[in-house]
Amino acid sequence: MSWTEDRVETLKRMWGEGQSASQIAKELGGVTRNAVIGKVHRLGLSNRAGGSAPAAPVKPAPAKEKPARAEAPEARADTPAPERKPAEPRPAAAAPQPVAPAPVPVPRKPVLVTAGQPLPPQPSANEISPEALASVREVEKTAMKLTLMELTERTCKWPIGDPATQDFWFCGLPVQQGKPYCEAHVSVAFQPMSTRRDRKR
DNA sequence: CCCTGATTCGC
DNA sequence: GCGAATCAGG
Repeated sequence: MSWTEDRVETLKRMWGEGQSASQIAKELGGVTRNAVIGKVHRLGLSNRAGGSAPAAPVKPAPAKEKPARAEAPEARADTPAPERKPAEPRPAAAAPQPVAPAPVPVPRKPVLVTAGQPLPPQPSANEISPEALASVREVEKTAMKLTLMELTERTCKWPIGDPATQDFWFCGLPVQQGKPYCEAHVSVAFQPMSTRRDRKR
């Protein structure tokens, strides 16, 4: 694949929309995210701040100063070993992670903190679309059925079955990034807010 | 582990 | 110019 004009255009558009390099690469097809990033740089639009404000993913503006980078090692023609990798020491900081034992994730509506984002059209409060329910049922058929101990940070922690019996396990499918549940469960867990009555206390 | 963009450099 | 490999970070 080559960077034809419309491919470049698509690249520019999507990059401008704040799409990630991998998303763009997937859209274009035939290229990897690396190719996309490389192109983005060569086009000189790595800094998305150019003209229009990005939808939301605004870069924290690292204000990184990278003026005259001490370039260097010339004479690679003679240099016998131009290798530029002196074996990184990498102390592997990994501290003994406490591994929080997943605080029994009760499938209740969590507090929605969507800031300013316009919520998508919701059916009627407290209702879950049939599609979502169907999806969940399907997904649960293929659940990994993990035990509490088997859960990791990237396994869906949605409980299935009756905790009081042996007929209980956790979904265990790959979680949606950042979320505690897989896609299907996220869809039913993260409700906009039901008309639940406020519990006074 | 998944993902992100940034950079280098042989091609 | 291209992009895999790598780096650096979330």
